[in-house]
Amino acid sequence: MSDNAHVPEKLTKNQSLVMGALEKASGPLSAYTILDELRAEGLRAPLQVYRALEKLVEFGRAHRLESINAFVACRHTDCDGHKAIAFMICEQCGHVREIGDSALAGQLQLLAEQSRFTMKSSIVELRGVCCEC
Amino acid sequence: MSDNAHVPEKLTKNQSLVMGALEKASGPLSAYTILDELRAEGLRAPLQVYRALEKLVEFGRAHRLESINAFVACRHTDCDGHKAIAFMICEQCGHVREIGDSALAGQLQLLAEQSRFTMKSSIVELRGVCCEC
DNA sequence: TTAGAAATGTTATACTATTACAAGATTGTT
DNA sequence: AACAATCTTGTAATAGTATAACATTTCTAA
Repeated sequence: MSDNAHVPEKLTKNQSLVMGALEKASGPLSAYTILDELRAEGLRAPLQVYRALEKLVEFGRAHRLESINAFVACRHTDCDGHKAIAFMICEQCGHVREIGDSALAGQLQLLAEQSRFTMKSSIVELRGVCCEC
Repeated sequence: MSDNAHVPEKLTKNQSLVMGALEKASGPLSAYTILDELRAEGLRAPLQVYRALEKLVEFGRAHRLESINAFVACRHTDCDGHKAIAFMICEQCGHVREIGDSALAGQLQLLAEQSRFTMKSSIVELRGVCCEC
């Protein structure tokens, strides 16, 4: 929703490690799972992971799933900032699908305006069962 | 979104205590804040609060705000189950506004159907600044 | 080169949530 | 009334998630 901060072309060492772990994963990962996977690469403390995650989310390279305290790599193909992102989280298999939708963004913006609320970002997470399950 | 479970007319002792704390509060409360407030009434352990909260959420009497790990009493006047609930969370003052909207529910249902996703419940939280701030 | 900013390393701690087990209360039957 | 099934409670221990504080290093732009 917001693209204020400048996004560096190159990630730092820890950011790269964490981004790699997220991209390699088939589903969402918790910060501590990431840490465990990266101990072999030298990471030792939660904060190293949390700091990297914070930046990655800021850059739009990763997302945080609030309802499950986990993180995923951004799978967005056409992330133009005019779309709200909705996550569909399968409660059976844990699979997460990320959808960017501009109609949804408009809907949320409308709701916010009706309440004179200045929306900075939106969180949309649908819980249910995916088509595979 | 789901109204399967039957809602008892009377709350149990701990449920009443927790519901009272939520209703008295002007904003969202964390489980541990609720616990601290209710120590005077005899509550001693987090689980007593979490169990009550679980039921209250199930009954639709309270909501959980996923993005801030906190709970609020339901302020819904016309909760008919055909509406999605959106929360607007002010990052300045902490105020939370709850809005039920059927157009939003339709939008989310549409998105889910397009992905052949069976939606059980939805989480919509807008972060920003309220009209007071 | 040097000052400021950003990133890192480390320890400790705070905050959030659940597991496991025992006991008491409620409800609906025989 | 007695019984079983179910729900609620109490308690202790532990698991899981996240940040504060401080020291140090690396990067970057003037």
